[in-house]
Amino acid sequence: MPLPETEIPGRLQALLAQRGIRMTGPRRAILNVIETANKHLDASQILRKAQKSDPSVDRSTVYRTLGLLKRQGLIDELDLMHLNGEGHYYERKLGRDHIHMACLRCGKITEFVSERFDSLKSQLEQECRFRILVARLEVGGYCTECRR
Amino acid sequence: MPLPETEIPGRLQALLAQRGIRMTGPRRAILNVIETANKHLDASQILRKAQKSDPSVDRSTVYRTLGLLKRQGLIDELDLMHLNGEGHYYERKLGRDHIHMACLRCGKITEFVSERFDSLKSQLEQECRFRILVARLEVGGYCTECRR
DNA sequence: TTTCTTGTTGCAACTCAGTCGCAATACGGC
DNA sequence: GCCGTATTGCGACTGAGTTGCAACAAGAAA
Repeated sequence: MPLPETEIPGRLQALLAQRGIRMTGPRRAILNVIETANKHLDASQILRKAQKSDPSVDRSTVYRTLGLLKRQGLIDELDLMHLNGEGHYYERKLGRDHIHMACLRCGKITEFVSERFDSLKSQLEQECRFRILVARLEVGGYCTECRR
Repeated sequence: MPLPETEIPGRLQALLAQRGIRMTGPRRAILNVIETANKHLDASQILRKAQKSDPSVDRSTVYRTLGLLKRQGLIDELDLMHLNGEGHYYERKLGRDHIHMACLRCGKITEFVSERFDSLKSQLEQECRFRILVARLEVGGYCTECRR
């Protein structure tokens, strides 16, 4: 059950404008990379791709922009079970929260949406009286092909 | 619903011995710190505490031992939503998996065990045919006192 | 269009977690 | 007690992420 979500190009830009946040060249380049990504990217991959449309973009600007987007609740930060080092991966926050399953053998990442996940979150909100802002469920193990 | 699990002191040591893993002074000191911890500790806190019983323990030994315990499935590695920097926290793996809720305002960590979490994991195992080795659910938001 | 304020940027230097190669050491089976 | 081998401390290193600062540019207002 992979996510078939689609995203209007320039949507992130519009959302930021709408919130009165200033738009700049480097920022546009970075947002564009995140919106058009077809897999999970880490900060240095985002930097490299952003530099293709604006070579002057600096590493620190990437981190600052990612921080902004996190604070605005527009992207999620993932570990993906540290399959490749200690860094973080980012993805556009769209629709329902989903689960990330990382295969520890082949490295494949599978996404999954589940009613039961939503129900679990409601339970936390209600029984624990906890106001959820971010929920991250990551699972490590062996995927269908690798479980043998 | 905090975890009322208790741990026999020296249990980690026994488990490692049982698996034919060599026991050493530094290793004993580190295991002891992890077993007697009453909160989530990061690597540098574990180092400092371990050095109280064996001052020669080195940082790299702590990391190597944590790696060993992770590989043996005896501890879990947590981010706790990066409340304090980028480091990781460790805890003895006991009984059922539980959820960590981190309050982004006061920093309190709440643990929670839920039938629904177990049921969600079974779903992943069955419907996705994914063999789960580790499952980590971390939630960030506001706790009862801070949600206002 | 020009001016001005204020948020943003690139740069360079830094911090901090975690890793690694190596020679010295010590565990624990014999 | 001896010996092979796993483990250790050390020091140097890597790579992610942060920060202070002076230069710059977005965009509102004149």
